Amino acid sequence: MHNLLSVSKSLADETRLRILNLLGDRDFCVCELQDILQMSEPRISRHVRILKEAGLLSYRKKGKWVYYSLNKTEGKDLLLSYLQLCFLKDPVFKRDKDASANIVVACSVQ
Amino acid sequence: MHNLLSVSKSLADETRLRILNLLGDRDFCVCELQDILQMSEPRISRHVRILKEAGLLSYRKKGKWVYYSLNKTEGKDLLLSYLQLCFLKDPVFKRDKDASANIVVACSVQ
DNA sequence: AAATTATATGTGTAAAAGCACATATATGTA
DNA sequence: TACATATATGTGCTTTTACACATATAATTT
Repeated sequence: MHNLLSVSKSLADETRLRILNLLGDRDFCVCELQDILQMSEPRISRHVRILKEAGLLSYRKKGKWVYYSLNKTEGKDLLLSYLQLCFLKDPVFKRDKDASANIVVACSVQ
Repeated sequence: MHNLLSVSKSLADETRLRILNLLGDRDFCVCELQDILQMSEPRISRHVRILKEAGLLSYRKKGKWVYYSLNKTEGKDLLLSYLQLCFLKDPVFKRDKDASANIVVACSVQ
């Protein structure tokens, strides 16, 4: 119960859904998400933490950066597929993906 | 976005997950849910309302009673399947189903 | 080593959500 | 019609959540 509940709660926020949408394509570090979503760094950082603690995200450290990615293990395929379909239907998510294609931030030029 | 968000938010509560678990089997009216979950009537009523407004439930009126059921339309199959799997893994949900098999309330004897 | 960049977290505050209790509404029954 | 039952909602209160801003930590660069 606790696990399902923490997953459910982690999805109950617009910012976190937008982060999951972006991570469907590839990994992102916090500063990239910050740039794409135009939000403060602590805000992104906390939301990422909630998704990570719900078991939805993995991460790898590379230098100063921490890259987060979708954690597809543990039979969450059905859930992720559902989200994927929802993401496709909504312009907010589409715009975020467009923005993600154009970002030029410190970490992307390494 | 709003639709996905309201669905996500509607899932972010233990009581509502328990209600969805029960409705996976058959329809229930509010007083039956009240009896199974051992919660106050206004509490059940409000949670059901949230699920209904998120588009997850349908209802039919029969005399004094309002029977709520899972609304499986609109491509929520993937989501419902995911929840189903989670429900199977947790003893809280299993106990609720057991309790639902034994209820004897006014509306069930009609 | 000092400065810079990336990320995480402490803290106070405001908004949202959940609850109990009271009350309203709707339907059926005596 | 009066009463009982089922459901819905108003209201005040408490808990939870999200946020901004400040600060801490960690790695990198000069």
